[in-house]
Amino acid sequence: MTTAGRSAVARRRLRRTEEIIAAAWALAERDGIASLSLRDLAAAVGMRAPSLYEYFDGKDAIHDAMFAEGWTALRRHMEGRTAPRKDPTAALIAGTEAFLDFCAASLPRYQLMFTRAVPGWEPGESAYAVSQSYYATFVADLAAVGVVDPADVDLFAAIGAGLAAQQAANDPGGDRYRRLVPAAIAMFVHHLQEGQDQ
Amino acid sequence: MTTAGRSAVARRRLRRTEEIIAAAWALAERDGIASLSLRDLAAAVGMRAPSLYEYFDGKDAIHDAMFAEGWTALRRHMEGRTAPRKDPTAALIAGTEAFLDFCAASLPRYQLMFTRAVPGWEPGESAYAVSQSYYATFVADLAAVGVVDPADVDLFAAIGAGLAAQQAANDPGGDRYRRLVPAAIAMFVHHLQEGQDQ
DNA sequence: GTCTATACATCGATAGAC
DNA sequence: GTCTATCGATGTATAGAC
Repeated sequence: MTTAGRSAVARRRLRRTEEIIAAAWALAERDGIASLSLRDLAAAVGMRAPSLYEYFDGKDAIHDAMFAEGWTALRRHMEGRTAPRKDPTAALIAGTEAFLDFCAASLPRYQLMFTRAVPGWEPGESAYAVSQSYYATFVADLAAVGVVDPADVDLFAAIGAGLAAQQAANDPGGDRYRRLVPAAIAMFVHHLQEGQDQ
Repeated sequence: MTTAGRSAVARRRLRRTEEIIAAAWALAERDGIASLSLRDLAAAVGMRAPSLYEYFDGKDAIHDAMFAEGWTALRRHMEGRTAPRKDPTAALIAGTEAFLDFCAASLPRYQLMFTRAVPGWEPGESAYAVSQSYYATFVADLAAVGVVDPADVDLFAAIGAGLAAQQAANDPGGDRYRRLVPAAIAMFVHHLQEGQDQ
């Protein structure tokens, strides 16, 4: 670092950077995550396209920042909603419904985080690390309610991913799949108990 | 129709059209479904880009044709694999494994059919009708093994979609989620039986 | 440090010659 | 039916003013 993190210049730069990402989300909501244009994005914050390169190395870096911000937002959204309750079933239902709500809250954010909707882009190493950090939390939360078998973790993740994908694809804005969560979790918990019997 | 369906001109035109779609799949396998270029596609069949407009109204129409062909291929792939067997569980396992194999056989085809990986494109009316026609078959096959509650149909579809999505995203080419199919189906069938008891 | 101006390659699509 | 020429838009990158 050539400048102190709290200098006026650095603060202004950080504020500009956050402003650019916020404008990028707004444009993604309007035009779709894959239609993000650097010219439009620059115009939205009162600049011309090349000036964005002062803040980001290019479009990929902007997608990386949005991706990392999405996973940070998911962690914040899930905090306090996955704590063990009276029974594991209640905790898993609450967590899964919270996850589906997060996915439904922003289609472009869901597409950026969970699908490969941006052609030619994959999250960079540091952005990917943010998602992996959340996955470690996810695994720990499951272990706290007794889900420790890796196969069960994968199955649970697949159920959540499937409900989110179907909700986004077949009933955006509705609750056709979200309302299946209690039955799906009851089904999953029963499967866990069957395994314990053996 | 200004020409008879079996005229030499019409046959040649149909052959060319099929040749273009086949080349489009080959390019999609190589470059990704979202990176399909009309110039490259035209070159692959010995033409220049504008000539493609003699056979398709544009890039969207080419994606429509690929989408419809994908659903037709899925129907053909599933035929004979979803017939009722000794027990519903065996039929559902066979059908789900066949579905996952179909999805894994071609990543660009999976992305075109089930995700929104092509920016700015949605299947047109007639292409969408092909997918809806398959969905009717899917519902009928489930009814044949005793799955008639729409909520159960949606839950089963979500399980299959989730396994396919996780397999494509986290373990392409492997079987990390495909090998969960027997446990997932046993879990689902047990859920069906629980419902009958009530 | 920050920005404007500009050049470059590639994309989907269209007009019009033949 | 196929082509050349071309358009407008895009992402990337560099030069240079201030």
